Amino acid sequence: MLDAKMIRANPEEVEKALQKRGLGGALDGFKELDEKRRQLLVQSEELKGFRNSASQEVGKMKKAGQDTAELQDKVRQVGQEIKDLDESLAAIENGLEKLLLNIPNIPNASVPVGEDENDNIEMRRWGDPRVFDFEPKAHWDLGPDLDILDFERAAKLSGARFTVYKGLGARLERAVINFYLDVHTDQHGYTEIFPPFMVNSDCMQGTGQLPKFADDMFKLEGWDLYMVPTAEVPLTNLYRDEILDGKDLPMYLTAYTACFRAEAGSHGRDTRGIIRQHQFNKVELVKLSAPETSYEALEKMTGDAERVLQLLGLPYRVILLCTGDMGFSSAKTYDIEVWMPSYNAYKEISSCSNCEDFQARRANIRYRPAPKDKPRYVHTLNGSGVAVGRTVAAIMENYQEADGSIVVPEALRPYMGGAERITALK
RNA sequence: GGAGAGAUGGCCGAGCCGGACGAAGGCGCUCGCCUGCUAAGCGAGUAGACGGAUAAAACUGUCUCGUGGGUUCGAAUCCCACUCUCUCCGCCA
Repeated sequence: MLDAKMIRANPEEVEKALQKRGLGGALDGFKELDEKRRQLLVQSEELKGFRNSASQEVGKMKKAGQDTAELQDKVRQVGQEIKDLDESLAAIENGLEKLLLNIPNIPNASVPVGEDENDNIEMRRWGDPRVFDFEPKAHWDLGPDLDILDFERAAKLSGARFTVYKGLGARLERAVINFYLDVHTDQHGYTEIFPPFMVNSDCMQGTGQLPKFADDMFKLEGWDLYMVPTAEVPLTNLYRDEILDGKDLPMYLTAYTACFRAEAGSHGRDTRGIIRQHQFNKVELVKLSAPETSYEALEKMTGDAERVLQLLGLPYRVILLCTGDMGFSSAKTYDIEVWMPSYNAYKEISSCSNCEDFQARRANIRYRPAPKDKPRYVHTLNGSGVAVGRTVAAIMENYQEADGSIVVPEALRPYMGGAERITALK
C-alpha cells in the first residue's frame, strides 16, 4: 500500500510512476476522498472534544448537587450528530482503503521502463547449456520412463496440474528441499522457519495477494483460511503488527513450504510436466531490512539464490524485470531463469523482489532504529531460493544420459543415500 | 465436540459496585548523578495511530485497555456477538 501522505504531497509524481506500470488514472478519486475525509474528521473530532468536556462537567455538577438535565440533553443531541458524521467518515475511509489496496507499488528508479517481458534486461549468465550428442528428452518423458513421476495417477487423485513423485523421484525432490535449506541456513545466515501452510485473509492482504488476486488462490470453504501460494506470505507476516528492535535487523528468514496456486489465467501454458502445478514445493528467502540497506540486501539475496544453482551446476541467467512485468507488491525484481533443454530456453526458477515499505505498510511491520526513535516501516524482500519442482525438472533434463538415466549432481548425493544415478528398474 | 477461567502499556500486574484512567505499582529500557571498575543506590524520562498548528519543533485535538456492536451525559469498568489463550473431559498424530 502506498502512503496516503506521500500521494497527497506528490500526486503528479505518483501518477507518473504508475503510468510506467501501464496504470494511468489509478489515483482518480483519491484527492476528493482524501480531502473529504479530513474535513469530516475535523468536524467529528471537534464535537467529540465538546462531548468529553461536557461529560466531565456533568460529573462535577452532579457532585455539586446541580441540575444537569439541560446539559445532558445537549450532549445527547451532539452524540447523534457525531454518530452520523462517523458513519459518513467510515464510508469514505472504506472507499479510500479500497482504492489504495488496489494500487500496486511504485517502481524503483533503477527499473527499466517497459511493457512486458520483451523489455526486461538480461544482467548476467552463469554456466553453458550442455550440448547433447543425442536427442535429449523432456522431463515429462524421462519421469514416466524411469517410473519416478506419475502424471496419470496424479490426475486420478487430484486432476490436472498435479504430480505424483515415486521412488528416487520423491527422494530427489526431498533431497533438493533439504539441500537448499542447509545451504541457506549454514552458509547464508538465514533462520529456518516451518510455518503453517494455511493462513488467514489478514496475511494475504498484508503481502498483497488480497484483495486483488483472490482468484489465484485456494480458499478453504467455510473458513477464513487460504492455502499459502508461497512461503513469502507466512514469513513476511510473522512480524505483522509488531515494532521490531532495530538491533534485530536485518532479519533473514527461510522456509520450505508446499505452495498452492489456482492461477485461473494460466490455462494452456506449460501444460506438460511439472513446471506449472497447483501444488509445488519451494524454499523461500525473506528479509526484513532497514530502508537504507534494502537494495544491497536484494543483490545479496539474488546471489544467495544463484549460489544454489551454481552448486548444482545448472546454467542460468539473471533478468531485471521492467516496470510492466513486475509483480504487484514489488519495487524491483530480478528473475533467475534456469536452462531447460525441453524448452530450448531459460525458464523462471526464482524471483527476488524488494517491496520496500509497500508490504510493511499493509502488514504494519515497523522497527525502532534506536530506543528513543519513532517507529519506521521496514523494507521487506522475498525471493525463491529456489523453486524445488522446477529444479528437479532442470536436473532431470540437464543431467540425462543417452541411456535414459539421470546422473545425480554431486552436491545432492549425500541427500540421496549416496545414489549417483537414477536408472530404470526394468 | 462439552464444561470452566481469562485477554490491560516492551514485560509482569492493579483497577472491573461507570465520572479527571492512556491507565497505580514493579521490572525492563533511555538519559543524568554517584562510585576506582562492576553491582547497588538516587533523580528524570519512557505507547501507538490519525488530525490541527509550525520552516521544523514546542504545542494541541481525537481514537485505542483482545475485536466489533450496544446502553449512558460519560465505559478498561455494564450488556451482546465474535476471536484467541489457559485448565478439565472427549477425540486424535
